[in-house]
Amino acid sequence: MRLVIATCSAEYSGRLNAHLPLATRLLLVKADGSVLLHSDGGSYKPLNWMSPPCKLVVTVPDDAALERGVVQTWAVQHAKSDDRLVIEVHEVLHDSAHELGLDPGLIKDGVEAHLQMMLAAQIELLGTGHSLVRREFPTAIGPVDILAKDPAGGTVAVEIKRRGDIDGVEQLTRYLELLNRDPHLAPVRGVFAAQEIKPQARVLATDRGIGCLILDYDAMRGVDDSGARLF
Amino acid sequence: MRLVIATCSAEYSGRLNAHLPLATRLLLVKADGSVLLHSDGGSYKPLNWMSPPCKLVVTVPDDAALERGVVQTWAVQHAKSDDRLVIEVHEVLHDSAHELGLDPGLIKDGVEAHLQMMLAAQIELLGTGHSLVRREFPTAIGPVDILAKDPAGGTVAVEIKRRGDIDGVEQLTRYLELLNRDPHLAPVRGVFAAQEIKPQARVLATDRGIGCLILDYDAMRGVDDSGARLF
DNA sequence: TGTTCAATGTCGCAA
DNA sequence: TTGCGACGTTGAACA
Repeated sequence: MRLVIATCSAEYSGRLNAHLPLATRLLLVKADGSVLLHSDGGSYKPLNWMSPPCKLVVTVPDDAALERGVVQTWAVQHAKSDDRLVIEVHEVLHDSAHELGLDPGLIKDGVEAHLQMMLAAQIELLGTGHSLVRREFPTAIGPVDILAKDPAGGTVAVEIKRRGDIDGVEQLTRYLELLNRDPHLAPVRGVFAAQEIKPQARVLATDRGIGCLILDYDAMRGVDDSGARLF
Repeated sequence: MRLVIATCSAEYSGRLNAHLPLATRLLLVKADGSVLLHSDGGSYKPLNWMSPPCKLVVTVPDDAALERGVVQTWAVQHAKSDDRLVIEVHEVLHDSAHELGLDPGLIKDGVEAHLQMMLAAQIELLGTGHSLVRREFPTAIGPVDILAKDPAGGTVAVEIKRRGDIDGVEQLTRYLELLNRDPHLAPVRGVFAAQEIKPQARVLATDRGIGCLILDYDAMRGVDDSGARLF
């Protein structure tokens, strides 16, 4: 990993064209040749970048660039597309290289897949007497998170989100429309389950006769141990 | 901006819980207090991070941590939520600080707007004899990208996306429902135009009687020169 | 390898 | 502030 602090300008062309005026920034060159251009604020997203696989070529600037005060031209070309990032370096304030080695990577806990597993294992959270049909029940427009039967023998389709907003209700609505065309399943009732449900999403769901279920992650993890901590 | 190369481990808790085993990484501390934890590969996304507004507090490790070889504990606490990132630093290999100043920011040249302009200028891509009514045709739920007339005098509503997925079809469906209530316009036919249309989106569109049109950006740009470079 | 869906999404705009 | 859609989305799982 190479760290360069420099005043520079940049041009990106590829899926869009973008220009970055002259300013002092961090140029981060990773071992795979990818380049990140960070300012001293904003979020984790760089101002501009090139993803691997790509190749960095540093050249001496041409006369016109020299005239503008450029001391180095960095051209970063993507290997598989014609995405291209050209950085004109005006002044280098810092330049250091470091050996980092491979990273073991991030271990996550508490994502949607985990909620789905736990709700399948604790299916009676839908109501006493409910039973699991299957997780990831396939349909023509994609799998339904959970399909279950209620005590009366009716079918229940469950859409699970970490954070429940309108998109999730729309998604479940499409599933319900499709599932209800199947005479073996119909009538199918919908339940929208999430750790948190936005008021608008709840209104829309209720308006469409879809039930809402808040999932308490900690409580569910307390009951169920199949999703034992990963670390 | 502060750049630290160090062997470290990290724990994030907030919207999810995540753990990062011991390895050598870049710790990037921005002027606003935000922290990025980068490995020497992957893409522009850090392994772990804390977005502003947040506060970094460096403390001397407790006895148990000292036992593990920790020399510094970095606690990064988000100001408005209980998101928290704790980094245990085992060895510091590099540490430097740099004054960058404010960044003028990125200047973009859009794509969807460009597609819209070009399709308006080449409206017969909808079929011979079509004519443009207007771009950004206003409705109660937002502007329709393009409204046109077909040779038979029928109305055509066009929704343009760079990448056509189900959301775009849903959006166009809402417009069509509304437009078809207007006796001056009805019946209104829908066309979903995109550089690329996902199979599921095409199925949904076809099922609803909405036409699909693939836009060839390069071919359109070759014909039309109204979208000259903005800088 | 391509496709589909989640994401600690982030970002920008408008009501 | 909140809602909504776009993103050079990125990333992971699965066919």
